[in-house]
Formats: sequence, C-alpha cells, structure tokens
Amino acid sequence: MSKNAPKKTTKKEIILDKASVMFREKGFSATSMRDLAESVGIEAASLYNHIQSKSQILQEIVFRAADDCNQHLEKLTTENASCTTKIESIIRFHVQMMMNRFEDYHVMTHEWIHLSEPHLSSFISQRRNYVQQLEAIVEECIQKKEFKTIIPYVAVLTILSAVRGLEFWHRSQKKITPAELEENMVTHLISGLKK
Amino acid sequence: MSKNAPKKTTKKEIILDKASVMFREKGFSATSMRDLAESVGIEAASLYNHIQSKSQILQEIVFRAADDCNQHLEKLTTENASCTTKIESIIRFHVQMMMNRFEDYHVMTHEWIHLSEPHLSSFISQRRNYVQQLEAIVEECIQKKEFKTIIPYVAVLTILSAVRGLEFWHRSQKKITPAELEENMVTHLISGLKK
DNA sequence: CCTACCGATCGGTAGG
DNA sequence: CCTACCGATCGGTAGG
Repeated sequence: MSKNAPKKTTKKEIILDKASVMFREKGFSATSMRDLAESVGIEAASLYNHIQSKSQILQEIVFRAADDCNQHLEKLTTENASCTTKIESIIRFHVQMMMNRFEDYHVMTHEWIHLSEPHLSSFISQRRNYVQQLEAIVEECIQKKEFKTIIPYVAVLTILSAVRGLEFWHRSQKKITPAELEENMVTHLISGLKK
Repeated sequence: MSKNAPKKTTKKEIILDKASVMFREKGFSATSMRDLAESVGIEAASLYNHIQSKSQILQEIVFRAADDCNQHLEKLTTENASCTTKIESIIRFHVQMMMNRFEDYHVMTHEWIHLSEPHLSSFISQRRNYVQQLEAIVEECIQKKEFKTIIPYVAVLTILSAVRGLEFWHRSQKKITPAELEENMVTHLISGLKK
C-alpha cells in the first residue's frame, strides 16, 4: 500500500473469484455470505464495502463469462472462414472456456436461474440470441452440403450441452489431457454432422 | 376412503411429485418446506406426517430416477444385440426419460450435489459404475471396428450431456416433436462415432 | 474492516 | 392435519 501503483487484483475481484468457486461447489442458494466471507478472510459485514449484494455477485460472475462468449462469436463472424471451420472454432472455444474458466463457466450454465430481474431476462435473451446465431451457421453448413440434413437447433443444443458435460472430466482424475479432450470432442461432434 | 382398495397415488407420492417440480424450477436449496406445503395444499408441519425430512425427499426423487436408469441398463446387458444397437438404445432411453420424466431426470442430474451422506457417496458410486458400463460397450464397438478410435469416456460423457441439454428444448416452444428429436440426437451422436 | 444487531425466514418439533 | 412455537441462520445495516 506504500505505492499508488494500480493493483491488478482488487479485493472485489478476489471476492468474485472465491464466490465463483463456492457457487460451483454448493450452488448459489446454499452458499451464505458468512461462508464466502470466511473464504475471503474477513467478516460478513465487510463484504458490503466491496459489493452491494449477494445477487450482484452472481450477476457479475455470470455476465463476465457470457460477455467472453459473445465477444468470441462477434469476432468469429467477421472472419473469413468456412462455416464448418466456424462451428469447429466454437466447439474449441467452449472446451477451452471449460478448461481455463471452469468455475465461471459452470456458474453461468448452472446458476443463472437465480439471477434477479432484470438481469434474468437479459441473460435469457442474450443466450437465445447466441443460440440463434449458431443455428444460422449450422443452417449455412447444411445448405452448402457440408453437413447432413439435421435440425440446426438440436445440433446446437447437442454441441453446447456436450461441452457442459466436461465438468465431470474436470472433477475426475484427468488422465486425459485437454488437447486430447478437445480433439475427441471435435471428432465426435463435427463428424456426426458432416455428410 | 370408504373402501380399502389400495390407492395408487398416496399423499407421499403427491408430495414427491410437487417437490420434484419445485426443485427443478428453483433448485433444492431455494425451495422451502413452506413453499412445498403451499403447493401441496397443507401446512408445512403436516408434511412431516408423510416424509421425515427435506433431505429425504431429495433422496427419493433422485434414486427413483437413478433406479430406472440402472434397470434399463441391466435389462439391456442380457439382450442379444450388437454393441452399436445397445448404444443407440441407451441414447433413446435417456431421450425418453428426459421427455416423460422431465422433472425427476432434471433433479437427478442437477440437484444430486445436495444429497446428504451416505446417499451422496452412494449416488456418485452408482453413477461412476453406470458410466463405466457404458464405456465398456463403446470400447467393444471400437474393437469390433464399428466405431472409430475415440476415448470411450469422452464419448459417454458427450452422449449423456447432450441429452441433458434437451431441457432447453423442453422449456421452449416445442415445434419439434419428441420423435424428431430422438432421431436427430441418434443421428448426430451415433454417426459421429461410426467409422 | 469490525462489533453489534435487525427483521425475516429457515427446517423441524410438541401436543392435540 | 392444524396451531403454536423452537433455535439457528439468513442477507443486510448502523455506526464507528
């Protein structure tokens, strides 16, 4: 504290990260502010100097993960790649999110239901929008005869859900490397779609 | 009540069914016994004439779904079918569970973490056992050259997770029929595995 | 960042 | 199946 150099990890970030771990382990509702405070190393009341409410913590965790997904997709749509390559990129991105941002990704996919309004509606509409954009890419693959005829919505759900399932891998012994995992996922999911 | 004919739906079953709906909607921790009692139409204290604890309700819901999965697998292993046919049957069974037993299936896959010991350990070990049996079938498919070379564990996780993702379909407009859904899932997942 | 504390709600019990 | 109630814990605030 002797210098005014900007600290990269603020106390608020520490709280969010600890909360992300606990929300994944026990769920949002089963995690108390006292549990969280203990994990951070302060009293429960002191948390409120850095955050406004338990609900706000969930919002920040969910949307910082959702924003990353949206940014990746936005960048991808400007790229000059084939639609099949785009789908593959999306699979790889989500597998990597699951690896590198495990806690946040899990909280986003499992605890979003506990968001309060208007954030709940906002999240649902963002997610629907995201899924629809993926559907459009799958649709393009079908029309270009790169994919077999399949319902795009079902294909997108299958891909996104399959990635979510990697949480079990994450908890297990990890005899499989992330790279192996990524290749296996792409193989199974993409070749199931190709003609 | 004038006859002693065995009633098929006991009050306890009604409580379990209502609890299953609420646990799916709001999660186990966020559902209070007062919420549940209101949905059943009695006072909270009266619930305890039919069940012993909130925890016991979760146990019964989770294990009545898990038992169905185990029974299907047990029956399947005695049948004289090819390993590829067995994998297809497992996919169809899980898709149908998601359709017909939506609430229980969802509670089993999402709320098992809130089981108390020794039920939590029991569930985890049952699930590991289930997954390992599926892995063995996939392994057989690979050795018989019916499937391409893939890590069985990843394939099994992908299949089971993909089915879980149908919850979003279940909540949506349902412009897709259950039969279409089942065929699309089988197509995507099985042909992604076949040589 | 802490101590002290608030009203609300929790799962569950006693007794009828 | 109800009324009445228990101790514990919840998210959050006041004041320093």
